[in-house]
Amino acid sequence: MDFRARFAPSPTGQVHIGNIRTAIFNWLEARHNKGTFLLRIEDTDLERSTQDAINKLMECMQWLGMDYDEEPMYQTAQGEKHKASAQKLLENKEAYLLDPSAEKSPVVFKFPYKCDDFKFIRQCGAAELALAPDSKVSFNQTGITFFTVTSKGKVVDNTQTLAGFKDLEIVDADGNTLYKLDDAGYDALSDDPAQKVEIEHAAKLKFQRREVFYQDLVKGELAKPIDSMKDFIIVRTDGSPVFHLANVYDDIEQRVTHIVRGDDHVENTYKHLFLFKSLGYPEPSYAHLPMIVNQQGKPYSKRDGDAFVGDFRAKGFLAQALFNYLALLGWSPGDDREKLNREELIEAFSLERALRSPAQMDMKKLTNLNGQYIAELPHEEYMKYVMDFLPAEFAGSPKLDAVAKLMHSRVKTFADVAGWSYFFVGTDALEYDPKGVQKFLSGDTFRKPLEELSAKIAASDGSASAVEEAIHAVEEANGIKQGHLNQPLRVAVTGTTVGAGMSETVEVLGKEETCARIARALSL
RNA sequence: GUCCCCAUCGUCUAGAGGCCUAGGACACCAGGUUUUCAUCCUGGUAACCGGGGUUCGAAUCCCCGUGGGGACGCCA
Repeated sequence: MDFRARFAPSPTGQVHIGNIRTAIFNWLEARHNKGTFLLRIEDTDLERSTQDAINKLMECMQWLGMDYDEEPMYQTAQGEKHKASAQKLLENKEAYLLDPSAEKSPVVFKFPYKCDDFKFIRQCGAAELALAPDSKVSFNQTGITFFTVTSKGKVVDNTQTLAGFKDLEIVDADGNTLYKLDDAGYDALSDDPAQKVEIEHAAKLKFQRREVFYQDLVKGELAKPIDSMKDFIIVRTDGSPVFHLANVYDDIEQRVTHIVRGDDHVENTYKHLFLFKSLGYPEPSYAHLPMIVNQQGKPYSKRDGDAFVGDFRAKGFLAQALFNYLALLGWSPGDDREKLNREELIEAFSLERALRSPAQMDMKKLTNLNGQYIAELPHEEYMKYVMDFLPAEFAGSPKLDAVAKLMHSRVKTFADVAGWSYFFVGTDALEYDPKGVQKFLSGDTFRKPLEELSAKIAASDGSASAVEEAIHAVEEANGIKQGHLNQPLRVAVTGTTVGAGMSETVEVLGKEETCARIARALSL
């Protein structure tokens, strides 16, 4: 079967982790099924959609290697078609005007009262609804309004679609039938919201309950009774199409067969199923992904300042690492593999294995995975990233290549590269970690050994092995425990307490520079 | 308020009634390798939300409770 999936973001802000995870699952599912992956920009919210957001979105897609197969569709370009389809629904009496007397009125989609033969509708048997005592019920084709009492005794009004109340019977407190509705009676009802049938002194609603149901690819069977649903607006007063109409219409036009989207859309699905039917197309398969929550356990929202995809790039994460990590949020291949490349992910992916519960983002695990990916980067490629993150003034340094090699195994994110500057700055510009100085250079304990060491290094060829030998010799001559001269030397030479192998560090730095730094450190 | 969904170590997860003394990964702790740090290796701490059922047997199936989340727009 032809498999077509789509990612349909609204460009109203930066793409965050939750959005892009949805895109990844769509992409993976499409590629796994050798199907088609489409992009649609849902920019109908003119107030908030921006070109900048669209650009950023495209950048993210490209960065993460998610290619799409056809020209992206821009929803605003579809406006006329959306309006035409709404007009057709109006003509077919499948929609009505909210305010027919006004010059301009929103168009409302009317859930069909006669829907028993729909694939996604099933009967739930007789149902009853207790009303507020002696209250009024008003209805016509545009809906039914009635009053109920909450558990706290408060009277509230409810307006629902009439389609939810098949074979409606209104009875009074004594059980007498006040009104009975059948199919013919329904046809006689007005679809002008101002002309409603009103029944007084009602006590109870009796009806046949029906529900919408469908098989969600990740959540299993989902259902909702129609009597809890309301007709909904599909065209605004200003004539612009609303999300529901635009979304469904475009899915039809793009011939989408599988809709994979966020959890927050499950309720919309019950509406969209009817829209597909009314527009004359078979319903697609649906899969609803649970949310991704932040460190506080709250779902990422558009207002969330953190977790923008572009920020991860700027923080030195590799696209393949983020892609891998995100694919594993709410999905697993079923075996113990965690580090999977693109091909392996495509091969192993299936929506059936997607989890139903929300997942929390763990930066530490992402960082670790990123480090693994960096570790196996070939040197040339690794250097490209290094250059992107290295302060510009050090870019031309002859030491750069040696420094980068030396530090490769310890880079977790390329942001770490900024911490290499002690290799490049001049002796006088070196900054010292006060704690390290306090611990290793205060007092005279290491003064003499460091002076001796400096002399030995100056006299040597400056190679790592020579430096190592020198350190050894000085330690022995001064009764210092083996290895204990390393940290004082490190602080003196690098200003920090952590770094790469000491003798290699000196070799890369050069013996003249090393000696100059020791001299300066001892004069502090 | 109404409706809906979810629930295994701190976190991501494995688990389709007996392979579970609940496995893996991150993080954490300890030890080893490394003259330091990192890498790497070894080991360890740590979970089935609670209560009832069903069953010879439940993390797994059912019910109730609790907790968390979502949806109820002329936003998408």
